[in-house]
Amino acid sequence: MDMDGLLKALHDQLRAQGYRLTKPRCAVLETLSAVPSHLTPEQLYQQAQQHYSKLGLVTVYRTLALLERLGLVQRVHVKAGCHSFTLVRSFEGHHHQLICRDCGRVEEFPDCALDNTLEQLHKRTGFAIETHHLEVIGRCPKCQ
Amino acid sequence: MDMDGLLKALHDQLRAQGYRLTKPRCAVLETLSAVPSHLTPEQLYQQAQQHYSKLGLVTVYRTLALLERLGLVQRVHVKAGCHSFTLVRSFEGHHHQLICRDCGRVEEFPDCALDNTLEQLHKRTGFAIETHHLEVIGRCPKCQ
DNA sequence: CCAAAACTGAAATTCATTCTCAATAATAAT
DNA sequence: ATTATTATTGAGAATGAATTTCAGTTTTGG
Repeated sequence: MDMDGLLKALHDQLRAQGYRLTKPRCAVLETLSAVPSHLTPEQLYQQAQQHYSKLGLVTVYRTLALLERLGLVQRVHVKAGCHSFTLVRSFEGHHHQLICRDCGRVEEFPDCALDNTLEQLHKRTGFAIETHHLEVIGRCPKCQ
Repeated sequence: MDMDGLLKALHDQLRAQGYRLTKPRCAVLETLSAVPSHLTPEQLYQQAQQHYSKLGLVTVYRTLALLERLGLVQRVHVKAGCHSFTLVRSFEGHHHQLICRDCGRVEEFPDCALDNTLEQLHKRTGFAIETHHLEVIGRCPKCQ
C-alpha cells in the first residue's frame, strides 16, 4: 500500500469510528507513516511539528493512546522502562512466559517451535537474529 | 533465614560471580522466590521489607538490575509504560515485529508457526490463551 | 454560517527511575 | 577474632516520562 493510500485508510478508520480528523492527528499519522521504524512519543513530537508547528506533546500522547485503542498503532517494547520482574527458575536455555492477565501468575515454558520460523525469517529478510521475546497472555485455570 | 534449594542456588550464583551476599539482596531474592508471579519494583520493595525492614527502594532497583544482568531475573512487559510506537501496516490478523537493535528499523512479519505451540500450551496448562507478543531482535542487513 | 461537542495546548502534577555522596557492612587478610 | 579494604547501602535530590486540569479553539453536522 502506497503512502497516500495508507494515510487515507487511516483517516477513514478514524472517521468511521466517529473521531475527528484534526491537524494534530494528521501530523502524527503523516509522520508515523513516513517512518519505517518506531518512534518514541518525544521523537514523534519533534518530527510531527514539521507538519504542524503548533502541535503539543500532550496531544501526541493522547493521539497515540487513541490510535493504539483503535489498533492502528502498536507499542514496541524496547530495552528500558518496563516494570515487572520474575525470577528465572530454570537456569538454562531460553524461556518464555505465560502470563495470566487477571491474577498475574507467570508460568514459564520451554523453547517453542520458533527455531524453524526464525531460520526462515533470517533467509527471507537477511536480519541476523540475535534474540527474541515471547509473551503469551491469557487467563489461568483459576481465573476463568 | 531459611534456605531452600532455589535460594541456595541463587546465593551461589551471586557468590560465584564475586558479588556480596547482603541482607538487602537476600530479602529481595527471598521475596521473589516466594511469589509465583511478577512484581513491580515498588511491590517488591513493600514485600521485601518484611524480611529486612531497613531496605531502601533504590537498592531494590539496583538489585534487580544486577540480577537481570546475571540472568537470574527476567523483565515482564505488562501493558503500560513502554515507549516506542509503530504504525500497524496490515489491518488484519496478527503481526509480529523484527527489530534491528542498531538502527531501530522495524519489519513486520505475518503469523508464525506458533498456533500449534499455543494449542499444546493450552492443553498442558489449562490457560485460556488470548493473545501473545513476539519480538525478534537482530541486526538488519545494513547494520551488520 | 452557527452551535454543540470534541479536541487542543500549556502549566502543573504525579510517579517511576536514576544520581550523588557520606555512612555502613561484608569479606579477606592478618 | 580484629582490622582494613572495598563493595554496597539508604536518603534525599534530581530527572524525565506520562497524566491531569482547564480555559480556549477547532471540527463537524445541521
